[in-house]
Amino acid sequence: MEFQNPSNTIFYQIEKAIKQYRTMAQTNLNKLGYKITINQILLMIQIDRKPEISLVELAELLFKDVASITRMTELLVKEDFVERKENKDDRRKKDLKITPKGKKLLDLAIPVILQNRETAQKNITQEERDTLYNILNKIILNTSS
Amino acid sequence: MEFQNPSNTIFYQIEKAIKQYRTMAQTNLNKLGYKITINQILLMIQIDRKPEISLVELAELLFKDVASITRMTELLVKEDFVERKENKDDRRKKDLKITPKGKKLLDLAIPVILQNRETAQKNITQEERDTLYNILNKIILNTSS
DNA sequence: TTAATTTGTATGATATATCAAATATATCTG
DNA sequence: CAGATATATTTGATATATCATACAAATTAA
Repeated sequence: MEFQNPSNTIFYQIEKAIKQYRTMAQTNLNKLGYKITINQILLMIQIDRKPEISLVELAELLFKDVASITRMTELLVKEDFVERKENKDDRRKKDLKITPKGKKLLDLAIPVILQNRETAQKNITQEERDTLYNILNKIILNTSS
Repeated sequence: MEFQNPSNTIFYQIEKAIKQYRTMAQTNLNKLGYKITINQILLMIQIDRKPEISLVELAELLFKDVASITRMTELLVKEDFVERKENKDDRRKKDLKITPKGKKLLDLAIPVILQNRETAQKNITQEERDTLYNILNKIILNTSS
């Protein structure tokens, strides 16, 4: 079992691809002139779809720690993109809601995100996407505790 | 152009795979009983191979910001895994060197990293690895500025 | 050789990642 | 119902990510 230079492993390639994709996506999002991150938009999209979603569920969906989600929503609240109030059925929970200002931002940002995905997937066939999905799924299975 | 729930995109799958891989890798590394991260080990591996490497080159190799590399090496120096001294040819540069303590750690950590890669790639053929590599490469090309 | 530019590193500010612990409320069990 | 356990969120500590800026040394250009 030889030590492979990281740059020759598939993990390096995965990291490189996702890193570049994130950079490209953020660069394009920045052109809207808002001070907002891709992850914040993805968070807002989930909130918009399901305002009673819990921070725990958000964390799972976005592959983040609950603590991160807490702080991210705090910032979104501070920026008036999201408002937060107690859930009346479960007083531990906080209902999140996209504000009109947040909605306006989302309407601008979602097309940018869609375009980013298009750009990144140029010249990649559906068959290749399926293959990629399946191989990655093997890694996911192999590494699930 | 429909908005795809993130969980149906290849990007989501890529994020999930790399995230789980990182978690698994870090969990196994932790069993050594050191307070060290996978990224710190990868950094040390590069330093060990090429002690005159610059922080800029390290940042490129590891897909990180130079500021991150600076702070990571600071910690490694503080923990006595790495030592740092001025380069005599270029006084802007700092030569980095793995200490005996760092070398001992590396000898333990490298096999763990190799095993992690094996584990994650179980049941993935060389052909699949090549396919994965090529598809990811398309993404890399599509997203390069 | 001086002046301008580039390069290598460091630092500051802010956000996010990760783990642990705290707190409040809900739910379960006897 | 009371106590134990589980769940939802928050907070603290520390590391890393990102961007901007600063500074020294090296290199280039006039």
